[in-house]
Amino acid sequence: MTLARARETYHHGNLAAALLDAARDMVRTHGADHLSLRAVAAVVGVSPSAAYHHFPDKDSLISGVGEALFDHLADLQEAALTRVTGEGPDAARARLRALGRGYFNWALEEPNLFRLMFGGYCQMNIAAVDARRDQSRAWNLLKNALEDLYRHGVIRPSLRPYGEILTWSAVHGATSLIVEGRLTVESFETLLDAMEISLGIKNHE
Amino acid sequence: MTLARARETYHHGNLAAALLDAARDMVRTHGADHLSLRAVAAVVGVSPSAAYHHFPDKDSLISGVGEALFDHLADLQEAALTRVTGEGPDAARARLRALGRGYFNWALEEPNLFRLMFGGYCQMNIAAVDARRDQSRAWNLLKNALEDLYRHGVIRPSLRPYGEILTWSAVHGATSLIVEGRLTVESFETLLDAMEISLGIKNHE
DNA sequence: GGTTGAATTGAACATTGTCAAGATTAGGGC
DNA sequence: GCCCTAATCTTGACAATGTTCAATTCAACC
Repeated sequence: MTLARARETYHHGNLAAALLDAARDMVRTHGADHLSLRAVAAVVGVSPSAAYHHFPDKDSLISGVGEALFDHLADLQEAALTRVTGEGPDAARARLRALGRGYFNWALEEPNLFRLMFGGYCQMNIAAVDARRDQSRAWNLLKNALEDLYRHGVIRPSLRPYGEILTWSAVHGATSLIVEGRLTVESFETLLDAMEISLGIKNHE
Repeated sequence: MTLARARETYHHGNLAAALLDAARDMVRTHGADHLSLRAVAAVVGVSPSAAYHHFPDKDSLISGVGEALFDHLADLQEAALTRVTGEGPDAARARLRALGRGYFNWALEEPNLFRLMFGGYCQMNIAAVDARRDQSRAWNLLKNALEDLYRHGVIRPSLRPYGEILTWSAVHGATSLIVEGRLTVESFETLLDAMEISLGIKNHE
């Protein structure tokens, strides 16, 4: 992630980014509620009021952290895709699985950040445009993966044009429920198997 | 919902329930974060410290509100089911749709309560047993609805035993993403159509 | 090199969660 | 009936929080 260099001058230089970084780290460990603006400022080495020249209030800071995370998640998804080589239908199928797996694994590793992104903390008013762009970056990865599967005839075409919505909803829903402890599953891979079946992908054996 | 009668004696009588009710009402309008324990106590007409004889801390109060909501949601689901009469495959299919529709509509009417339930506020330590029971009450409704569809041969049997998990995940995921503004859909009914297709239910025309 | 304006501080305010000590009362045993 | 115990609620207090505003510091431009 980004790194915010320490303080040596009176003017920090990039306080906004430093505050966002520190806030993200504190949310990761303590959760989005229980985040203290004063504690964030203290970590950065700045007075509490300094934050108000970069964010109108605490909620906006939290919101900014969340929006930045969408970019980070898209990076992870892209990286996961590059690890799957090949061009055939099997590769396309593996790419879709890699997207779902990456989404789930990251959420389980960083439940507090996942909650921040999808728990109603991001108001999408500040930098809503960037958020939309970041979001559609991950969205396009999913769309392209599904497009490949349609093209190879691996997925039931009757699902068009709801394939993206369906897959994202199913993966996000299962991830969210499992992260919050409302649902338990012996292995996420078998759940991915079931999702593939519902998409019309026949089970390999 | 439950009603908490006003104060006339020194001892309130059922402060715990009254606090839960007031807290739920305040969460509904102001959100789970931004909930003030003192404000809740003031609404009930009691001193702030009185709450600490019924809940160890503020988070536990919030958690209690959330757990109670699972019971409420199960009530709504049950009521939605009774409005669908008949026993044939069409009725079974309509019952599953009613469950999904009810889930979604309630979440859109009460986004703050929905977030409270599934946004990491409920720790499931207090009254975890009751929570499990309430949760499985709604769960059993879903399970029975799917069982009917299996029995009538309307749903692809290859989805067993992941039908419940898949449908709950998909409905919950779509609901959550739409509530948080991450996903937009022209109509939830067409999304339900797509979900039915993925379950193997052929489109009526 | 002096000035403008942005960045940061300091002190202050109201509000918050939480606790310890004291007041109040309900319920049970005589 | 009464007393005693324990549960319930209040009072007062404390530290920490979000936020504001005047005052201070500094970087950059004329």
